[in-house]
Amino acid sequence: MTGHKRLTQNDIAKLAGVSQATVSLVLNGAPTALARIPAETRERVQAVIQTTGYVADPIARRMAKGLNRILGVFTYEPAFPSAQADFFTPFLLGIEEEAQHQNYDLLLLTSAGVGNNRKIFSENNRLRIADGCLVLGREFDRKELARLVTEDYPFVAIGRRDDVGGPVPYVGGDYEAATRHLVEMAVSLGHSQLAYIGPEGPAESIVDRWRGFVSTLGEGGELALHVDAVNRPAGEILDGIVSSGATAAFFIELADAVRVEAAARERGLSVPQDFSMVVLGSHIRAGRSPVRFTSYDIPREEMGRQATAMLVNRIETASAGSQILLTCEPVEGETLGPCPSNPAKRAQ
Amino acid sequence: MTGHKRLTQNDIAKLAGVSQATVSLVLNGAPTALARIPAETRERVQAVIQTTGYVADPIARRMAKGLNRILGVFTYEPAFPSAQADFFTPFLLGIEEEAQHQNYDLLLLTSAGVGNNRKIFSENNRLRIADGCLVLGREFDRKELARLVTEDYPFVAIGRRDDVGGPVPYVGGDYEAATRHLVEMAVSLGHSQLAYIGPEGPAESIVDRWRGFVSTLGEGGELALHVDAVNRPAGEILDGIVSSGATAAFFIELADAVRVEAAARERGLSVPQDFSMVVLGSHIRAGRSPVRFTSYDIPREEMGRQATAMLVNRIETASAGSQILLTCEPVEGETLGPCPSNPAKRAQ
DNA sequence: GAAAACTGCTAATACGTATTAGCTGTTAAT
DNA sequence: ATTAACAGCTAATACGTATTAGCAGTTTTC
Repeated sequence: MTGHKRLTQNDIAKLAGVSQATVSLVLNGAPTALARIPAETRERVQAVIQTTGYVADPIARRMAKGLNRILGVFTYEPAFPSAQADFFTPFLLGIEEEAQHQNYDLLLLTSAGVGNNRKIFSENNRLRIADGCLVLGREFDRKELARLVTEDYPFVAIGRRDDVGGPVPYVGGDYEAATRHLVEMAVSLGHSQLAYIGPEGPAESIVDRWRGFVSTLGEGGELALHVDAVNRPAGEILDGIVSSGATAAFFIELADAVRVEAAARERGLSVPQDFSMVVLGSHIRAGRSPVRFTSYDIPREEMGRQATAMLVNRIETASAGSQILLTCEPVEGETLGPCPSNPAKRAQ
Repeated sequence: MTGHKRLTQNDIAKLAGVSQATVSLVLNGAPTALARIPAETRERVQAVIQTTGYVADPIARRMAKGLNRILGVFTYEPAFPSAQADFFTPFLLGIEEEAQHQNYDLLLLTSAGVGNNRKIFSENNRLRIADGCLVLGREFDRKELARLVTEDYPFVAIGRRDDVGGPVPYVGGDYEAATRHLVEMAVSLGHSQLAYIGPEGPAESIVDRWRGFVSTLGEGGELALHVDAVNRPAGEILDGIVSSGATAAFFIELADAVRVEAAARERGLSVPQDFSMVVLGSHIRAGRSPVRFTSYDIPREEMGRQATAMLVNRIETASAGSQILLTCEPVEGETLGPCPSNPAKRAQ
């Protein structure tokens, strides 16, 4: 079965009574070369191509020319499983859109890695199939990133990345500025005791939020509580907030915020009357919680689009790529209000 | 920039003091050939490969061997844009999972086509980059399908497809049986006047539902109403149902069902007390409506997995592929109840 | 009327790997 | 002592395209 007797340029050439080279030239010769092939011959070749339905083998094309019009997409976690789907889908949406626009195909590097541990440079690294690669994931392997940089492989990261022996080309969201903005808003609403609920891990996205958070402390606000373990019981976190005297709590994870809000409601506390809550980032799927949290919007689709465009530019002009941070617009929501006049009463 | 001085087997060969052929054999020679290379030499070559970080160029590999370990994924609509995302994501989830398991990468054929009109066989058809292809979409181009079949290109469709000059290998959901099951349930609950709200288009998925629906008519149930235009005003559809005397309405589109249920509620009618509603297929995103409709589950992930497995099998064994329909389990829901004893009263 | 320019093509080669046939030197069989 | 078998490699080629150098014949130039 599957007996592809694939047509080649040689077949076309014989049918048209020319050489393989002529067929190739007719298909995609430089204008100067084309000018030397009379219209009659060109039409004859084209006619054969039409009737046979010949299409050039992209693999052979890549062999000869070096380029492919394929963009690799490497995700450090599986892209689609539902837990991740909401995270990756908006990126992929933007990537696909821009790829289609630029007439590139996408190669999802899914096979790489042993077990669940995905690696870019695995034993059989398939990166080179693509002309370049987009890298995304919650947390990167810095050694791999460093290798991409030193090898000068054309790639673009989605999300800001620290230098690794050289600048990493990326398109990220400006979490630091957006976080700072929300803190300033809280302070201007009278809050001076702030809580930060989230980890301090090494990931850039976490670092940026923390930086944005602490950068304005001292100018009216101060840190009353820092819970760095996520997924603690909601009641415990709530207790911490209340007893610390914090009047505004900043959450890294929407999930934590949802749970704490529910716990507060259960205790008869209401947000933002009794205390304010802010989520540092987009609600990935807002529909799940009825509460519209004050937060900021991460322009994931746009990140995907711009990263793709940057990558294509890197490939086509052999340039080095740059570093772009996109603004994350604040989302007003309904969980940030003025500082309660008598916060102590909350404890009753 | 991007000065890849890509390592080749020739470089490795020189460094190890052997020939290019030996390097290739060390990497993936048949056992019989490998047996003739002493461990010492193999280790020497492996060592060079290790230290240099050489990886074979998959393109050249494909050139020489004909296979790639890449599966193409062709979608007739963009896969990710949010309207489609909920439709395609479960399929892709299954596909990605199985692809990773079988150690294949996925090539998303996004570039093909002119404007929004995607085509498999466009002027520069990139299908051949992959070893085979999965084809998905709400509606297929039968001519393209026929061409895939006659060219004996290894592909598998997701969703049942009619023969097109030959059997089409597919993994689909058994909508016909699942629909029949729901109709039988309604009949056994005393319903005899049934409404069908949905188109009759040429798409197989629509045909199958309609077949399942009509196949049991006459044996206790009969068609009281058939609204074939979708997206009509909900009130109008509701009027039709009520005035036709139908006591159970079957919907192709969840969206229509949601709207009609809302309209009914507004008029003081309740489901399933006043009339029953059934949706023929999975709620793609159940969360949006509070009502849990009686329907059946389309095992999209499993379809993706099995289609991928079938495709890999087709590729690796050069077999022809088969046709598989997966069972769609009924979802009980809360919108199918006994036939109201005095349906006329509903009109009041 | 010889050189130059141009026209219409083709031969040859590169791309990087897989694979087969086969070469050279050694050991085993008869 | 000759042949046969085998060990340890390598040369050569195929895969399908893109591209450059250049050939043979015709036309232009001065």
